[in-house]
Amino acid sequence: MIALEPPRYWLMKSEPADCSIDDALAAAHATVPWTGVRNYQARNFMRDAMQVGDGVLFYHSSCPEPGIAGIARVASGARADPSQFDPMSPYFDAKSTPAKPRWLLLDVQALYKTRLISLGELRAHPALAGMRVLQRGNRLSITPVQAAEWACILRDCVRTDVSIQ
DNA sequence: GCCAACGTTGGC
DNA sequence: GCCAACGTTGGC
Repeated sequence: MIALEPPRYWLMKSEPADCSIDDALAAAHATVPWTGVRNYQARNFMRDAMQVGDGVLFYHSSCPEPGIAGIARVASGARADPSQFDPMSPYFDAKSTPAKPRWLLLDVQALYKTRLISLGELRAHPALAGMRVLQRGNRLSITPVQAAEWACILRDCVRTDVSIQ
């Protein structure tokens, strides 16, 4: 007997100067490798919990208008992030080896762009008060999103004429 | 650019 | 294992 897992949802931060929702949509198959995660908690989410088809809130950070900018989905399992082996990369990690890679990435497929749902708007929504990304001092670049939070955001804030397959 | 908050490092 | 120092994140 196979237990039916509930759907999973995530919020993933990207600096738009680096990879915006437009950049992701313009990529081949609208899919980008989520490179550069250098935090163990975020890595463990990719390694242990995230699965193909999980919903993703594509969040723009470190920019003039931080907030949710699009909807995406997890498009692959986790694998070694090649940038950790590249001495020219800002994400280079001298202590990592191909035999025992320390850092992982997975593919994220952008589905559509939304209007910018700002941090302020998220904070103003009582149903979203528990969101990890809104908690004081939060720095995680990948955070789980509750099904109710996901539904609230898609219902209230986002166009609904396209759905995740 | 500031700075609060947090994660990591490394000496002990 | 403790913890101070340091580096990074990320909103403002």
